Order: sequence, then structure tokens, then C-alpha cells
Amino acid sequence: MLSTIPLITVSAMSRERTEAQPGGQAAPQRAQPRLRVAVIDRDPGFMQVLSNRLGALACEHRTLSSPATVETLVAMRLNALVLDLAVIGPESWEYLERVCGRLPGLAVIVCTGPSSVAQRVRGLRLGADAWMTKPCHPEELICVIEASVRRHRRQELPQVDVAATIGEITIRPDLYQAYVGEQSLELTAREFEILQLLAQSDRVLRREEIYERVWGYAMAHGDRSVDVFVRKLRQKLRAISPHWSYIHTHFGVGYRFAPEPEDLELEAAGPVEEAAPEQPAALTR
Amino acid sequence: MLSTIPLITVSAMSRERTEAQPGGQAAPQRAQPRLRVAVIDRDPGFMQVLSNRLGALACEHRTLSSPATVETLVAMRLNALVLDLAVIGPESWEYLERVCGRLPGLAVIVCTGPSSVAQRVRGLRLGADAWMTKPCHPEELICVIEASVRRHRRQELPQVDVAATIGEITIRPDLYQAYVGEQSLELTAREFEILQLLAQSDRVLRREEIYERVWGYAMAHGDRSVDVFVRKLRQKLRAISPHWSYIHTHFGVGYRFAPEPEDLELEAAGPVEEAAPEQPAALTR
DNA sequence: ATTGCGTGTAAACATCCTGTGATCAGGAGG
DNA sequence: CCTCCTGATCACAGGATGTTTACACGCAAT
Repeated sequence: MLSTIPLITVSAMSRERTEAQPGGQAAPQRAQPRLRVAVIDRDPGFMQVLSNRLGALACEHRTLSSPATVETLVAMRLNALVLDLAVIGPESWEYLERVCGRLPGLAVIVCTGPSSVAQRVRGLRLGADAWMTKPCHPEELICVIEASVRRHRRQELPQVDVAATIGEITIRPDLYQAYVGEQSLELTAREFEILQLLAQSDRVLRREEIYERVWGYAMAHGDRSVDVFVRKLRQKLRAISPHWSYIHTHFGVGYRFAPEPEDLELEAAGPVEEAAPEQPAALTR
Repeated sequence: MLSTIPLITVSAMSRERTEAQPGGQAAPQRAQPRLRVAVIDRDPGFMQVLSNRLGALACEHRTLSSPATVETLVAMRLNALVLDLAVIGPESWEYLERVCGRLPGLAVIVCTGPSSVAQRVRGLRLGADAWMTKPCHPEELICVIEASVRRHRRQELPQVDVAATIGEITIRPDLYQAYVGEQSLELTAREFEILQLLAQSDRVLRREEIYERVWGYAMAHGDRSVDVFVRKLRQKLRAISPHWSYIHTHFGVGYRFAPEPEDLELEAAGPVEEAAPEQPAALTR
């Protein structure tokens, strides 16, 4: 499974690091993930020029001359979207709001003809990251795209490709699977992604956070998918590593991953509130 | 470390107000700290207008008419910086690069006079998040600042989420929990949020303020929820840290958080108690 | 001292959250 | 074309949490 997943997967999008990579650990190939950009416009010349420049940057791009549905955009797994509101028509504001609301991780650059301050303010308030006025220099637009994506990317996880063992569990990102010893947990792709995300963060993650990072777009209100997957994960974890508990529920908040030997009737002397070992010297830089 | 770096006095800058929740939709976002913005410019009128608007947004801001050192900017703990390159002078590019390099989490908006495409491209490539050309409408600039910060915020969260110890209490935002030593207070999500809010502010908070920032909407007249939660908090605090009082009532106003060693008045009954008249608060045990 | 209002406290009540199992739709592979 | 598998969605029950109500107490003003 997953061997047939097309080229673009969730992991492909979230793999990147601007910071200096700690020398050792020659991770496989840390190929700069190619940017995925879509342009919704109708000016053939503009799109041609843009297309050339984007291509030169080794950046996957797609041009559309009519608005795509939000679901389509979700499926494209984009990093950035360049949008001419004139193409959308009268519902452009609503469209912009929908897109930005559903894809909080997407850089949205409105690039359209002359506009009023009020229009630009409205666009930015609805969630656009930048507003370029046509005609504009393609190079500048590219820079704005890059600047926007640069910001968005930073929020994504380091995504280490190195195997890590936590508790009894060994996580192998290269195999998209987790093990206890030699025995596989038989996790599905999505289960693995959630486990990996949880294991990488050593803090409570809210459902919305988990959903957004794994699914790639905003969680609908009342969606229980995360709960269900956590249940499946716990089930498989418990089956293979019965004496440990890994995923902890924080009521009203979310989930947190921390391997703990689930001992029988401990509670003897040290209730071992898993308390912070290290107290990060507060506030620096 | 950094104890010698001059910090912006919170009391001077912070004007706690209802936080205008940008982003339109009623996303159940947790209470987030106020924006901190600095403006480096020399146009008195522009700065005045900007200052007013920023103030109206309950946004801490400071205006400078000369370039601050990178260290100073670091110490200010800014979310955003608005910069007129003309103020910096000939080393403006170098300055911009230094600032952006040193503060990757800072939203940098260049707002300066007429420029060439090449200049704008250069600025953006060096790390600026946006480029506004003066003269510009203050409202638009504000929106650009908000749009930039909106994205930076997330990455910044883990940075803000550092543990803090006040009195005997250690607050761990990453675990959504508070501790005394290793022992958990067993706070519920909402209790923790209220405690965190109170602990962050060094002043009296009105009930309406607390309610709005924790619940996310206006408090109904006569609602006693805040009182009830304060009671629960006090109960748990007293249970674990009996000799301290943390939440103080200001009659007719609201509540204030400040750890104070309980002055045991046992002198009357039995002078035996080690009524250590000790540390003037704030210092850890 | 008395009065009125704001606050502390406790319990009952209503609500929301979560775990769980089951069902359904779509896709991959045979 | 069929079957198996994965992922999405639903319904339900139990329990934890949040809200409301009621009453006693203390502070402040008359």
C-alpha cells in the first residue's frame, strides 16, 4: 500500500526545513519539495510568462481559467494559489472566504486589476495573504508567492525521516509503518501519519491541529474522524504492546502521545505524574 | 540570560481590551496574546494615524524614528515590524537581511516610498513578508500586518508555550496543566485557561474581560460562571499549595493573580508556626 | 448599626465530550 | 466484474464538564 500513491502525498508537502540541518544523519535525499502552485486567471500572456518562470523554478504549477471547487483545490494539495477575482465573478468574495477558511495552510495571493482600498482590505480580511495589482511584474509576483509560502512552510513539522523508538514502538517513516521489535503494527497510511504526528510532538495536540496537519485542510465542526483513528491506533497499540499506554486524552483539549508503562496497581508511593523533566528556561530570544 | 536586555514594559504597552477576533468566522480559537507591533518611520502624521488605529485594535505598539539594533528588536518580542527603508539609510538592505535572518518568526513589512521592481524583489527575497508603497492607506497597512502575522502566529505558538513558574505553581501550556513540583493540579481545560490568563496578566481583570477572552464571546449579565471557576481554582490551589494565596478579589472590580505567602495569623493562637515573613512574592519558593 | 449589593460556596442540573461499535461508500487489486 | 480493504460517518451510552440556581456571608455606604 501507499506504494502507488501518486507523487504527491501529505508527507511530500510537509517535508522541508529552512533551518540548518544538524550535520550528521545524512538523511536520504532532502530534496526541496517542489512548490505546488495553481493560477486561476484568464490572461493568456500573463499566464504564459508566469508558467515559464514557475517552470524555471522547478515548481509544479497548474493554470485554470475558471474557478475550481474547494474540493478540487483540496485534492490538488497546493502550497499557493494565485487568483484573479475577476475570473470568479460576483461571488468572488464568498469564494475567497470559502477557500481561505477551508485551507488555512494555503497561501492565497489575489492578483487582479485595479481595485479600491476597501476591496483590498476586504480581501485581506477574508484571509488572503497578499494582494497584487495587475499589471504587475511576474518576477515580483513570484517573490510574493515565495514570501507567502515561506511563512506557511515554517509552521510545518521538521519531519524527520529517521527511525525513532519511543517506549516499545519503533516508528519507521521510510516504511510508513511502526513496529514493536520485528512485528508490524499493520497501520494504514492515515493511521501511521497520525501516530507519527503525535509522536513527534511532545505536547497536547488539539483535534483541529491534528486534522489540519494530516488531512491538509480545516476540520469541519463536529468531525469525529480524529477520534475514530485514535481509537484504532489505541487498539493496535494495545494489541501489540499491552503493558504500555501511549495516547492520552486531555478532556476538552485533545490528545497527547507519551509512552507510559501501564502498570497494574502502582499508585504506591510515586504517582509519577508525568511531570516535566526539563523546565525550558522560559522566554528567550 | 537576557536579563539585562531592556524589555518593553508591559504595563506601558498593554492596554488589555476585548480582542477583536480577526478572521471572520467563529473559529473556536483559544485566547491568544495581543499583537505586538513596532513601527520604524519618520513621518509624524503617518505614525500618528497608525498609532491610533493600532491602539483601537488593542494592539501593543511602539514607534521608533531610528533603526533599533537587532538585539533591541529581539527583546521587544514583536509579532510584526513595519519598516521604512529610507529611515535606515544606505545599509538598509543589510539591516533588513539581519533582522529577517535573526527573527524568522517576525513579520516584516516594508513600507516605504516609490521603488523599482528590482528593489521590491530584493526586499522580499531578503525575507520581508510584504512590501507596501507609500503613500498608502493606514487601514490597508493594518490588514497587511494582520495577514502576515496570521501565518507567523502558528509557528510562534511553541515558542510562547514555555513553562512558567509563579509562586509554587508551574504552568505548562504544552500539557494544558499546572503543577506544584511533580504534582498535577488536575485542572480541567477551562480552569486551566482561566488560570493561565490570570497568571499572564499582572493586573486586575474584570469578570467580563475574563469571560470574553476565555469563552470567546460576551458575558451575559448576571452570569456567575467566572466566580464559580475562580472558586474551583482556589480550591485546587489551596489543596496543593496551602500556604500561598494566588487569586485575589478586588471588590466591585474583578480578580488579580499574584502569588503571596499566606500570612498565617496563628500568632494569636499559637506562635509556634514558622510564620516566615519571607520573600516579597514572585520569586520561586 | 443597618441596609443593599457584591461575592463565596455548594449542590442540582443541563450539556458537551469521548469511546465504541456498526454501517456505508469508494478504490485497489485480483 | 467481483472482492477486500481503507477511510468516512453515524448513533448511542456513559461520564466528565460546564452552567444555573439558591443561599449565606462580607464589604461598603447610609
